[in-house]
Amino acid sequence: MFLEGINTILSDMQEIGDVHLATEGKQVLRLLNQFEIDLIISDISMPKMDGIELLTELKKKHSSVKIIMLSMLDNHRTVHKVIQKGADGFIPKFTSKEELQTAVRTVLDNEQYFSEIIKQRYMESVFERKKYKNIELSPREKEVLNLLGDELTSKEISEKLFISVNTVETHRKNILLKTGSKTTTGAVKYAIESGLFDE
Amino acid sequence: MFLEGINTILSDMQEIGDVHLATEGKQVLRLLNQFEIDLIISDISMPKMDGIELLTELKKKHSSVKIIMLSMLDNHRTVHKVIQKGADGFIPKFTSKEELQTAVRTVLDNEQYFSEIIKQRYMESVFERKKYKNIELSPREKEVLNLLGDELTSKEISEKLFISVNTVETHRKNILLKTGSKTTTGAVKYAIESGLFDE
DNA sequence: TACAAAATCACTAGTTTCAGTGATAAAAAC
DNA sequence: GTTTTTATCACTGAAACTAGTGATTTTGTA
Repeated sequence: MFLEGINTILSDMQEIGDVHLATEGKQVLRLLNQFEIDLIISDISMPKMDGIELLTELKKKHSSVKIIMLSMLDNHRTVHKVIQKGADGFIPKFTSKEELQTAVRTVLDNEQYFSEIIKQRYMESVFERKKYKNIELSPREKEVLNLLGDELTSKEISEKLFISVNTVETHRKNILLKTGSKTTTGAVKYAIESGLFDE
Repeated sequence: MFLEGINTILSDMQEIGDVHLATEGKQVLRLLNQFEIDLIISDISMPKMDGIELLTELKKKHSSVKIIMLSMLDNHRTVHKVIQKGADGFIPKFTSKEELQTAVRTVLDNEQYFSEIIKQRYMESVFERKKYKNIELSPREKEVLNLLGDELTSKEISEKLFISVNTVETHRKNILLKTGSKTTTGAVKYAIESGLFDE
């Protein structure tokens, strides 16, 4: 399995001592109480407590422990969150053995390590939003998101824009998809934090 | 009625020409197309389209028209919104004849007029939140609001904090009440904009 | 120790959102 | 002038949220 692969890669490195494996966020927290942990390498998507939650928890209660996040490059929102929450490293899930080792060494050396592709993705999100429209919101979607921020319901928005409620809901779904949010609240928060609203 | 009172007060002023009365936001928009309007004095709470919506609409499509908002001093959120949306003036609903006249003259003179009590309320909201706990969120409420911003549902929050879902929902209700929001999205937006989250 | 604020829990009912699927027409880009 | 994006609409069912009411227990503080 995937975990085993990482285990093997880490075992190759002399500077690495014990390695513990976990399949859920909660399990990681338990391990933290049992052992002296220096570094955590975590996937974003996990059952029970996902990587973002784990990261949040960690930076609050075990702020000295380093954490490197792994993820598919699904969307801006995720990248944004991980960086904002203060991860020490962030690399794509299917990277080379070498990059993983470099990341581990760098982070253990008290520096941050972000994969080139991650940095690029983040920059797109912050500065070059317009170029990458596939991930970006259309004008109509922004309009809808703004109104959602003003506390209007789908019905109210549909009346205001003279379109069907179904259309508004479709826009909402696309907004959630593009921003990588589960809730409207999250999408609006993302929009504010990433400056989507000030255009 | 209340409208008549204002009408009388305005009629006392030589610099005021015609006065039109409206009972809904939509009606105000219609009047704007029929007459040359310099100034609007609007209540926050109105049927069909409330004062905030009217304000938003106005600043978008009739940006030269001045607007003075009237409201009960219900909560921070409202004050915050009105200021952010760019009202030209803001006074409490039951103020003196003199203050209303001063406000009108000031705004017609291209300046802003905010009642002392309004300014004070706003300052509380921005700088002195802790002192006025009656309007402020309790630590637990802030915690819940933060988790809501992280896209957790009531159920998830209840599991995370080891409390009942009912309790979480009560916190949510109180948060909406205190922030003057109708939706969680609005409350989170308010929290971000007013700096509630950075503490 | 009282008084007040904060935190807790419960139940109902109506509304809204979210997720999943599928589809068409207009506009923009290539 | 064809492909892609954007905007539009529809339907279903489950999950989640909002509103209204009422109440008890902790905790903090005057």
